[in-house]
Amino acid sequence: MEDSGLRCTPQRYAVMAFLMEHPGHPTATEIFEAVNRMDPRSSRATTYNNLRDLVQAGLVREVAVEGRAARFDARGKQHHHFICDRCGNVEDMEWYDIPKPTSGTLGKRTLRECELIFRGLCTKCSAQCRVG
Amino acid sequence: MEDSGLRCTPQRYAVMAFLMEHPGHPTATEIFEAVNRMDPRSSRATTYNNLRDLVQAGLVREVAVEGRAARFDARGKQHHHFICDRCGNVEDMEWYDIPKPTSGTLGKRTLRECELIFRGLCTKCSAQCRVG
DNA sequence: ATGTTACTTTAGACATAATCTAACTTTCAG
DNA sequence: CTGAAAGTTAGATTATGTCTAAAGTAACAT
Repeated sequence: MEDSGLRCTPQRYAVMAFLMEHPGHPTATEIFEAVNRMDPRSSRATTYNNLRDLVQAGLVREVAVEGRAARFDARGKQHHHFICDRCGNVEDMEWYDIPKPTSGTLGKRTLRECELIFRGLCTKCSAQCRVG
Repeated sequence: MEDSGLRCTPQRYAVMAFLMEHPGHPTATEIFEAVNRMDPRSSRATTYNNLRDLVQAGLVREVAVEGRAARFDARGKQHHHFICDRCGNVEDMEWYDIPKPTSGTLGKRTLRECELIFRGLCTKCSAQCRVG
């Protein structure tokens, strides 16, 4: 499972397990608190360290959201992201292929991945705006 | 120019002017420091306030970058973004149309915009990696 | 021009997010 | 087992961004 050069410690396992069980893109703080509601305990620094390591190992993806704390998800199926302008929630969107840039546009850059981000109002906020 | 309900104050003008003259996606701190190297002076709070207002008015775009401070650009031509994994720099990429999601995928969400983000190594970091 | 008023600016305190430090503990290959 | 590299910890520190309350000013009507 974690044959990416990372040792399998209880704390690291807990972070990974939590992300796999909760597809809702939690923040680092939410992960830290959730993991610490049960054994094994984990300090804040460790939670951040492990998130960084898991992201580097390619097992977890970090999603930066404007004006808010970063969010994380376990890299399961490939997917795009929908970010709500109002509540900041991040939702998975079904994957579909995107045309890559031409090599002329790319120049001497090395392309690793292409990510599509949709913005607008999520289902809940959409409904509230119509009523409010 | 700023007929978006925003008053044209010297401080606000300075922020907008700086962004138009510097297409390199500066951070809020960089903007704050640059603006304050010359008149008119502007406090940190004002710089943040104005960035927020300009983003809300649609004149400036904010780009969240994983693990780093947010970056800003004046909304000129439509463009995509390339974010360097190593140095975090944000570069503009030539615009091209992206297929929108199907209404089934979208559900009851309200779509405002679609943003494409490329990740990898910028020209400079690409060269360094080959050498180092 | 002048007055009015809502919008802006300001300094500095406050809040939040994330990293660093240095001592201690654990994992795991051999 | 055992040792060394990797991981963990609490708490301080840095970085980033927001809030407050008082003072200032742009824009508009007169």
